[in-house]
Amino acid sequence: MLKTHTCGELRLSHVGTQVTLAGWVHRRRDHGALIFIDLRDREGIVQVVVDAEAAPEAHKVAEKARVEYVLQIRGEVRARPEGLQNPNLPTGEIEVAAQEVTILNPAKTPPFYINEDVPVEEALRLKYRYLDLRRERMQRNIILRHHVVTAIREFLNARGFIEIETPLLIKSTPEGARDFIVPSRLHPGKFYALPQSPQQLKQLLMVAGFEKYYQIARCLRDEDLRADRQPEFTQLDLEMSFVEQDDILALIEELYLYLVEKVVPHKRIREIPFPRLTYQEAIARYGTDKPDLRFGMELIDLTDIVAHSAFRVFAQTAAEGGHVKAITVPGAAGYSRKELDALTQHVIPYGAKGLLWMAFRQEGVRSPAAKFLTSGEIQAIRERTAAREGDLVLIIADEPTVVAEALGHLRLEMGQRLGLRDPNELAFAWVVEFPLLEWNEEEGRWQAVHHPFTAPVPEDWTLADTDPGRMRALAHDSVLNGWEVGGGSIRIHRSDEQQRMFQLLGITEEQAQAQFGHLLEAFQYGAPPHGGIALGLDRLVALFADENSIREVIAFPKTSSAQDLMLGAPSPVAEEQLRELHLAVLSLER
RNA sequence: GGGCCCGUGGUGUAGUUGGCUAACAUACCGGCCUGUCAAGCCGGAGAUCGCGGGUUCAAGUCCCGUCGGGCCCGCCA
Repeated sequence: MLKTHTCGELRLSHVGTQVTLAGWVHRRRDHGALIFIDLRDREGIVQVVVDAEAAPEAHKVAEKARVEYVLQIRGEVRARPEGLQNPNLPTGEIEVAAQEVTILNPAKTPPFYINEDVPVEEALRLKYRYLDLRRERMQRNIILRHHVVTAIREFLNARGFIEIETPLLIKSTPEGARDFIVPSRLHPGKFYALPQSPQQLKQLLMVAGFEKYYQIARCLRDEDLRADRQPEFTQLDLEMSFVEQDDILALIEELYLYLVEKVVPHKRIREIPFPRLTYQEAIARYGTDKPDLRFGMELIDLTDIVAHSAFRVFAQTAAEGGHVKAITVPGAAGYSRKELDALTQHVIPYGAKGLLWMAFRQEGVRSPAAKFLTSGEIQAIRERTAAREGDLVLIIADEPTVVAEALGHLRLEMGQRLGLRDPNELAFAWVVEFPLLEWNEEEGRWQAVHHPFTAPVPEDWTLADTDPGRMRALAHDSVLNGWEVGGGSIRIHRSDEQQRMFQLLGITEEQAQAQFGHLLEAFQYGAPPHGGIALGLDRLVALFADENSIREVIAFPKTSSAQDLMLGAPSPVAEEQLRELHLAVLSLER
């Protein structure tokens, strides 16, 4: 080894020890005959003193050193003189008196600050990701991610789970996200697909009798990106045989408690056991199936109060089967007209036509709708919304889905403004009883809300012919602070039921055989009842790391246009490469 | 596919009712300096204002297009 100790580990107890260190120049302070070098390695920073009198050769080398040079330093640990300790550094009570300084490798001036946590344009960070990753924030995040994965393995291994790898080159399926496909050289005109998740494979591992499986699995989906979505991402994928939904939820709940204790012990969990909401409840109370439960400000239904109001927007919405719902924002009655108008911008993107407000001030109610509402109606609204003096009630009247989405997002915005979304609070929750199917307008058929292998609540099979939209799924989503961090279900394990499901989804028997024949056949050889879940590792780590984007917890992420700015991917390939793959690129339109 | 925001020395920003010889901080280079820790002091170099076109006597600033980044809608079983 080129070093005997790490920079970060040295303490008073090492005083008098001869050490050899190796690392990067974090900062250099040149006082002429005395040079201070803050030497950094993964474990921390230590001050090295190079004295021209005591070590003239070393001093000559240190004069040439610059930020991010890679140095090896031989010297002795000594206590810092009284009054010269640095309380901001864990190693601040000691320093290393250099006897020999070696430049292992010089460095160009970096394109941005590595020794300071200051904002840098993200494109530049991504082009020089290897330098960005050298910065403290990214080191912390990537190491945190490692700790999460380690703890997951510890926890599951101790409970009899077996980690099994599944292939990356699999078969394209029609349902779900757009596949990334890989051409086959050996089979002209045929393609593999990269897995959107190991879903079918892990179910087949249950048929194989492994009973408890997990995998830290890479998943790939060719869809547009978001702050919380990358084309490749990582899931903790998990499946168990002979379990009911409660068993899965209980296990994962325990896993979360273990992770928080091991990895982010400074964070508080808001409620244990985790609250469970049905999908219906979540939509009704929070306007979303991934509610942020760190604060209340729930959606309140006013439809019945204003159904026969003289205020036409209300009456008409109610008559057409729409909803009139509100949130109460404490202490916001003083918002100016301009501020109130600006709030509209937070609901327009979700299809709302407008936002109505009622400010309960000392001098009385202020609202654009006040003159159309009776004092009885205003009183009823105030009671229902529990608005006190100084509170602002924000109302949206529209189709139920628009009201839910718009008001749900407005709730998050107002919660943010009021400082109710504390990153050190973890509000885990379960959302259960999702609808099994939803109607796809464009294709004119039912499609699976979760995926086509999800089992319905058994008694709901009777609705299959009459009212499929009302069938409930044995599905569960794991929600944390307003993010969907996981989802799973009890699966169908009988061939006849799986076939019935494909039928419901408008998949012909031939298609089902061609696409899913392996699964249908496997289910005929004694498939155990089974179920599982997959957790979005990137999202979970981002929440643990207080980051708003999963790019901050992925070593080499892609931009929102799905490019790797460091590697320059995607890129063209040689004509010969295409020929081998039996591919031709259609002329690029522009 | 659509909407919004951003792009100015290496980096982060200011300059956007058109008048600029483009400003500030920091980094960088040189000099001085034996106790600093965001070291300090003195000096210096460094920007065709993302790119292309247009309007104008005059464009960093206005218009059109384009490229790159970000956020969102659609999309994401």
